Amino acid sequence: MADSTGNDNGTLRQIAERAGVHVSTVSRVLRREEPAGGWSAAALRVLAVAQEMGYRPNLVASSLRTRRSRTIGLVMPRLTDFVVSAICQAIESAARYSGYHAMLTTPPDDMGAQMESVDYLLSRQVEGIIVTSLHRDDTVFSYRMAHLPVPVVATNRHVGPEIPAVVGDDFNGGYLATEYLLKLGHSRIGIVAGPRHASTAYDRLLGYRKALADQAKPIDEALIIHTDFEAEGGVVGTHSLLSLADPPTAIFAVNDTAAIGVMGAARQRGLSIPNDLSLVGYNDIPIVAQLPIPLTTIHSDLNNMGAAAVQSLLAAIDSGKPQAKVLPVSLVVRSSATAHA
Amino acid sequence: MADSTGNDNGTLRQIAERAGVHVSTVSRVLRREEPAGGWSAAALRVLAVAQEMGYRPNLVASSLRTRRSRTIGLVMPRLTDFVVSAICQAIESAARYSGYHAMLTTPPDDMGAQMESVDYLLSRQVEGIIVTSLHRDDTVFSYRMAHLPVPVVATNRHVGPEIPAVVGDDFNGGYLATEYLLKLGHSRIGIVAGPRHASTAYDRLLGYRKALADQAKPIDEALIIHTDFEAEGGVVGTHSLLSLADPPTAIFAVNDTAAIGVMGAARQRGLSIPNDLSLVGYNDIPIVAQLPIPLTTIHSDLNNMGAAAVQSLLAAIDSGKPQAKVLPVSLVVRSSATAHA
DNA sequence: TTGTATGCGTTATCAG
DNA sequence: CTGATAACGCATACAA
Repeated sequence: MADSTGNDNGTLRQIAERAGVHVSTVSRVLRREEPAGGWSAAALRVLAVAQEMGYRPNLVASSLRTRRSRTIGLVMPRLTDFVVSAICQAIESAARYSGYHAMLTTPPDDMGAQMESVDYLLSRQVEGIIVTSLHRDDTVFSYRMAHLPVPVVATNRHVGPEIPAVVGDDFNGGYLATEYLLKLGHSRIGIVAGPRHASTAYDRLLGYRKALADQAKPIDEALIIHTDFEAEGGVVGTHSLLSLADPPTAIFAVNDTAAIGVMGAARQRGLSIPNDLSLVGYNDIPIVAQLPIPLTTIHSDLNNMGAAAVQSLLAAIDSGKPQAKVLPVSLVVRSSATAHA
Repeated sequence: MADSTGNDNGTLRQIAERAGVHVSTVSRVLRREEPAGGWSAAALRVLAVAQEMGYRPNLVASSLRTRRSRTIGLVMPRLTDFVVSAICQAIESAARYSGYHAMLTTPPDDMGAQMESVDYLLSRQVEGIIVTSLHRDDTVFSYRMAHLPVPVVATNRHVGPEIPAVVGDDFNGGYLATEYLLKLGHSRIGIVAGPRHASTAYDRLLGYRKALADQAKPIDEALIIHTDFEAEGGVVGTHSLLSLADPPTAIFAVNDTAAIGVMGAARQRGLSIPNDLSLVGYNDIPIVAQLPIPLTTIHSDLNNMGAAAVQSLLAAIDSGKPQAKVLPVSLVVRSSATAHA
């Protein structure tokens, strides 16, 4: 092996030598479509030699020279969460469609680690960055993110207005879920509210509060349990809620995975869903439609979110300031929630 | 913005000018630990200027010069599958730990698209490649993959011996699952067998066959249904199985997501798990422990798999040929399978 | 320790 | 259309 970077399928120089032309000629020939008058004799030799050698352009060298990497950087902690990986895949696909490539990092979900990833991506000369896991409460990081030398788009979660965001309408989603449970006659509705630092969770909680307020229902802070986004968090949160003196008759879990945890906890307590406890989740990840008790949940279009984030970022790379966007969500009624007696 | 690649936090040259030294001095100072005798006056100026400018090294330029990218390429279709994203995250973390970075591509799960990703990664000068979605039946692609200019490690799925693989013991896993159902008294055991092209699915099926053969049970090919890995596949497969004249009393789904689909189909038919139908899954993804009916399944250590794949690849980058490895799996008994009357 | 010179592979500019 | 030349930012062998 010539070196560790595997560039032993030839260089422009080697092609030039074998084809008896100058390097610059090789470069031009390989980057052009066939001219109107057809390839010249020299060009044909170049093409043949390149083909025979299995030439692969060295994008590292080319980026250095052109000062364009055609690459966007992704900072996506919690990749094992379906929501995140679905957005990631959508971004990759949309970027590829536009002639870009995505460079992923999946650091731990704390801002220090995320900042390291950002620095790494910038060192790699990405032309823009998409972040999915901003923390609402970290103003220092937000400030730094808002003053990067390349455009930045937040997706999934957002922070302040300094960082343009492409997100789902979490407030409305939280409102819809809660309103639905209220309409079913529930008045004590617990919420497995996720972490405070995630705007997704936070905004859904705001929607919950608004829906209750709109119906002039009192808000019992004891019914609001902050957890993480994992199934285990749903389990723990549910046990807290159901241990209250006056437990809820319905639970809104701000994400589907936690909702599955709610199901687990209900089972452990011998409670049946939806008869003993109504449940609404959030995201409509594929499996929840197939659960033994199909989950009523809020649907968000993650593909669309990823694509819109890319579109906004690429536009900003060309022009300047990225466009923010809020995508609609909808309630999907299945069978995990039912009318309260 | 100076250019689209955001390198406007200075270059070695700019630092050199402001610090009144030569570029090479800057380069050396910034790459060295503080020497025994402490920094020289010039070095201190360099450090101060670099700090003040917020200098970020241009890794593209440095890779070109050193001919080392310290990057491994990942080809991982189906990133929204928990199994894949968990391996991805484990790889990223293990690579980082060893001073490497992972460059991810997540093309469609066909070999043409995967080959394009490989070419791209090679153009990006990766020092090695990890692939998670090889197809058993594509010998052309396997041949090309085995003759790349950089080391290749397969993980999750494997093909022939030409491509070293770090995989779970799928054969044994399939055997354990089937053996368990046999011990529970089931003799007609259906299998939602996944796609033929995936070695994971295929080997688990082989384990199933062996377990039946070891108990001198006949193998009814009608009980073997090939599907995809999605929940929906489990639904469809289960309906086929349960429509047989002599339907199975137990089902082994070769992955947990499909197993959830089995649950969905059972519900649609008014069948209760495990009373009317026993079920065993595969992978032990986190949510299945929290389902209303906790899933009995085969546990595989995905973190370990990713780490071992990286270890094998990095060793090969230094030495030559990657090491193959088969990781143990274990049966996790929960409540989705019970004794047959 | 520091400066000088050179080149990694590619592309852009300019002249012929 | 083609060739010569320089430069992208960085790292290293060598000389001082």
